Amino acid sequence: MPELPEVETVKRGLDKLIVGLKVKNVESFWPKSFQASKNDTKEFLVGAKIIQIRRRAKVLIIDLDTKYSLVIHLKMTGQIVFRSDNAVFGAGHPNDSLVGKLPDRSTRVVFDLDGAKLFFNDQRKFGWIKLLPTIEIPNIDFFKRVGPEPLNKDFSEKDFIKRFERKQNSLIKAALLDQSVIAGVGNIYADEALWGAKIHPATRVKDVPIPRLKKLFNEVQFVLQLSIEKGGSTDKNYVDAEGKKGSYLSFARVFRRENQPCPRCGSTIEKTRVAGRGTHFCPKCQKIA
DNA sequence: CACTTGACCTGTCCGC
DNA sequence: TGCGGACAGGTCAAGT
Repeated sequence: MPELPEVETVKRGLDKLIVGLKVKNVESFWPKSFQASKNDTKEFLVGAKIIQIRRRAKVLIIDLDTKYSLVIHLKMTGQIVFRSDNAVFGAGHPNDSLVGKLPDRSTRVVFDLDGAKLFFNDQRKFGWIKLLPTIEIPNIDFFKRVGPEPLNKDFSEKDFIKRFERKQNSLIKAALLDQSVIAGVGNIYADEALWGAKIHPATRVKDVPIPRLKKLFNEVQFVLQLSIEKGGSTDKNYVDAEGKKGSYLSFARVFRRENQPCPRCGSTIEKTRVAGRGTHFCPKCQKIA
């Protein structure tokens, strides 16, 4: 699910909804979904105040005033949904939330925020929330390896090209998906950006001419930025912090558009498998090299 | 080292 | 209607 734009959208929602609230209690229904010792939970979570929300790569970080943080990875199907205790749901009271009454059968963790609740729903149970000392976060393996944020102002075209230098023999799509090259791109935006740059997903990095790599830099930034503006991509599961869908997929050029005409040349978009992932591309305007 | 496969899980869809 | 298999936005470990 959630790639950079989706996690960023959740982050912005939580900025408005939960900063300043106190955690009154937490309840977990699946061990891997919430990883924290009983003692840490009691000492550093219950009673703590939420002071700040951050995002790095596809990871969400909720900083508490106890020098601890909730570190969250939504993986494929995770949702973080805020709901006031007095919100009315169910028959006769529809709203525009994609999720209905909570908790539901995908709810793995519930945080009681004293008058509201934060639900961690995760159909496939791949996602997780860890309670960690804030200062330890940069030391976890993933953050030690992860590449730069592609939307940071100081991330240049030159930096982008340099990040691919050590991946010359990889397929370009595999390199884009590799979080140690650059952070935040997943299967949707890899396909979309490669279409924009007119690069076949199975091209070896070394066979991509530098001007195309420069184009790819622009396209990565473009699709991520556009998707943030559209509130991310909702295929099935993804919702923002208020339970609402994102609309990027109605703007997608190739992703989930197999057998439809390419918006640029009219050829039929194909779906194949590259780097172990379902891959959409236009066979006419995305030639190898 | 690069690449593939399997694992982690549940749910849905498609063909028989 | 039931059943088996493939597949789904991500990462990590192990094998080739």
